[in-house]
Amino acid sequence: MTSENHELRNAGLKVTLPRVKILQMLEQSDQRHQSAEDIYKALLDAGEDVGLATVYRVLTQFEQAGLVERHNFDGGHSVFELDSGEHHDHLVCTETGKVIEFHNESIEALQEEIAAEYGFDLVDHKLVLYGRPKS
Amino acid sequence: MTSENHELRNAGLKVTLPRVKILQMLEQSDQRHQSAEDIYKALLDAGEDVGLATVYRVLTQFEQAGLVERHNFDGGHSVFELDSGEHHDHLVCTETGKVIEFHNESIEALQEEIAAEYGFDLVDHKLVLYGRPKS
DNA sequence: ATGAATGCAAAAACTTTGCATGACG
DNA sequence: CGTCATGCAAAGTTTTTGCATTCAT
Repeated sequence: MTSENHELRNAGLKVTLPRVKILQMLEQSDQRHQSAEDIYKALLDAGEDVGLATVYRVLTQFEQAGLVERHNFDGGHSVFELDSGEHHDHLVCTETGKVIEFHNESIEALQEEIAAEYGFDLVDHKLVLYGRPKS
Repeated sequence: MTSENHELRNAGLKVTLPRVKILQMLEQSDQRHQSAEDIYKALLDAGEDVGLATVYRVLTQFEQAGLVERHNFDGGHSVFELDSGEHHDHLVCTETGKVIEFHNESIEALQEEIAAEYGFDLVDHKLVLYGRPKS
């Protein structure tokens, strides 16, 4: 329980009940990728009384603090995942929607090169592969 | 002028004024990536009387017909671009929002390899680089 | 005590839909 | 002419914001 408190303090965030609970939801869920609504519902199910607006505010703060990453996958809403510190990209199964995380140094390096070619410093990138299981 | 008509007919779409005008907007604009709102405003500026809802409906039809691609870049709204047939990825300037298109065979090949590693056939992918102009 | 965080509700931004009218083939 | 497309306005979604209250330090 104190581990969350330290994470929050280190991020410069006051330790409040909503923030602790939301962080726990992100850590405990078997779903690594959750929408604000997902987290909100999970909190309600757990008997916590937190507003949806607060979930959005807290997730945005977490993102700015580098605790979580926000992804804009396909349709409309954002999903959030704990920032493990290790960068990775995503492979999404077109059949099941399952998300696999991977990391490939060659691809990372190539991206830097391409950005440089066009006169840019790479600050971020999003790579999502969509694949069908080989039969 | 008839080229648009043929494109529409080939896509199985009735040739209507809004559809022709929207297609022209996509072809003529120097902005290859435009939001529905962008196109709507451009039409109004051009004195065309088209509803925003129609712009959305037509763009969705164009997408389904393979005439345009829809992208969900960071920042809420969708942008559309004519489908040139040649696959490319995007480099977005974090300062100006400007979008640069690029294609890199090595990255394409690596993606195939990675998908295969995890037992998948690559069906599609989205790669977006975010870069800050080198000073 | 004091300033920040929260909850609620209202608003904002983006997109879709229902329905009566009008246009294409 | 029949049907499909359009415009308008209203409703849906997702996310943000204003404000009075509560909470952390």
